[in-house]
Amino acid sequence: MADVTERDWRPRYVQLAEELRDRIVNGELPAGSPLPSEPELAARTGMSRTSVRNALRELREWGLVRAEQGRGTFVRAPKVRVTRRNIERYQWEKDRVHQPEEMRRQKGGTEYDTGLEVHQLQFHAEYSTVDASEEIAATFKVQAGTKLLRRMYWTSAKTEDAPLSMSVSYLIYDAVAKNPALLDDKNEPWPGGTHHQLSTIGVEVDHVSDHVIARPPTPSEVEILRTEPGDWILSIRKISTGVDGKVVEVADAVYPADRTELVYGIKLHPWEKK
Amino acid sequence: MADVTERDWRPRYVQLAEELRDRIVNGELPAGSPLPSEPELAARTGMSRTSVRNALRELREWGLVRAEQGRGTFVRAPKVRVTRRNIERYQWEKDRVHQPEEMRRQKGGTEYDTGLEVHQLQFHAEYSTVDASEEIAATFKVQAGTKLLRRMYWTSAKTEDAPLSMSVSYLIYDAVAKNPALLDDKNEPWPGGTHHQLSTIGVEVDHVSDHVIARPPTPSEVEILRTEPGDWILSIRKISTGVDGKVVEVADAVYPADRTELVYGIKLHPWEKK
DNA sequence: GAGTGGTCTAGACCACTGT
DNA sequence: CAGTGGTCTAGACCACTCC
Repeated sequence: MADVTERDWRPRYVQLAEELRDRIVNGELPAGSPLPSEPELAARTGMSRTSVRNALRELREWGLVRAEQGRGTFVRAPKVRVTRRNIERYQWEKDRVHQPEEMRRQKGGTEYDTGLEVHQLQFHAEYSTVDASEEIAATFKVQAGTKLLRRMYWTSAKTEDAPLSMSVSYLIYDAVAKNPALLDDKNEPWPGGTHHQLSTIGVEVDHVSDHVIARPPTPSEVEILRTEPGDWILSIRKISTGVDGKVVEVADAVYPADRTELVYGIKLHPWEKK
Repeated sequence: MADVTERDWRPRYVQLAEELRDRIVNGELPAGSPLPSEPELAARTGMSRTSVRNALRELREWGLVRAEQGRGTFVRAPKVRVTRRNIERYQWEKDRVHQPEEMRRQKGGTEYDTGLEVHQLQFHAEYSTVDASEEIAATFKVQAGTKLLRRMYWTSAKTEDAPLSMSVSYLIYDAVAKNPALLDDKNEPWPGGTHHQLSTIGVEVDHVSDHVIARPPTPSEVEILRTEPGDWILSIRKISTGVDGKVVEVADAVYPADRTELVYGIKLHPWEKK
């Protein structure tokens, strides 16, 4: 219904975008259904195709629709967020080290997150050595240029095209080299994960800190995570410190921001009795 | 230098955007400096103004520039992220309850975050009552429609135009009503904060959980936080549980994603001696 | 008033998808 | 092949800022 009593001062393309948004959230245009084509919207509204495209761009930035070249523009399914409880997860990873190897083989970190079984997952690991950048060196409290083992991981479900996670881990090369098996990515996935790997060189992790930021994806992240234009990613830098107080691992993990929820549960100390 | 050996298949507007991006990250166009105007870029590159605008839109989505109506397009300053350490912060807030009132007055949560003094901050609080939605009721484990006290807060620095935070807190109305002073927003800012308010009705918070997601801002958040188009926000839902196991507060806080870093420090249990 | 970015038109050709 | 979205042009008028 047009409102005659008061002028609508907003640009026409914004008005069209909001009209379409309302039809989507009302369920008139359900997830997966195509929007009217651009020429059709232009004809129906009397606007130029350029203005119609401006409206559709708004809807894309709001994450409501996805345009597919040659096919049409479709309503996106509301994303189901994967919940990551890192506090419990890190403790589980640490405790796993003293399980028998049989059990360590059966379940890794990604299986823990997704509930999927080992055989449903595609696991990739790639090791290389790099010289520490200023920033990473400062985190490790070592000299810039120190030799690091750089380990890249990504995991995807075999049935899905969208990868689930992607992470990079850095270790001090000279420390890890005490156990040469740790230098070869052919030994991945290592039963028991990083905590077990570190235990073979006498390291026990004492505490971990997660540094969470959100930012636009880099071009390579766009490629790997298949994010839509305008989507952001959550990036978590995990810094692990050993019982001797030295930083033993720095790892960066990225997740699609619209499909991820992080939960941190915090126990507070009781009040002193007065 | 043009590369003649291999064709550049990418759209021209993307090429222009990347050329300008390189000049920004190289420091040739420092923060705050204006880009060439749209007509000038069009003339210089031989492209239409529409294509030039497409390139500038890319740069805006990457968070590199900000367009100002009637003035020009400017390189954005790299955002300094405010670090929020919620674990330490929540403990500090709880411990503060037993400080003398004198000290409680001097420093509130925002001062804790920013290091600014009370007199440099503009504080707003607005209370209302609402009926619990399905979702919030489920979190409180009460019936949908239960009467809640809804408290909105926002804080800004007096010298800055950009607000620092915005949050909404829900409490069970009937529980809070035991102390009528808690129902009046004129008593804000309350010395000692929410933990002290809850202590007046006999509630001690036992644990808290943070649920972190990133998403595009709602229109009202755009208005209040003055985010740029394409920016996202971090939204934290904090659920506080009392020592009796009941959920006592549900609060949502939103922060500009490009100016915020969250840090969670996690102590792991030591390995059992074998 | 001159210059800026914001909106808008009426076309055009292209790459890609389906039949 | 027809239909879709992606790129692109060459204009126009507007609201806004600064001098």
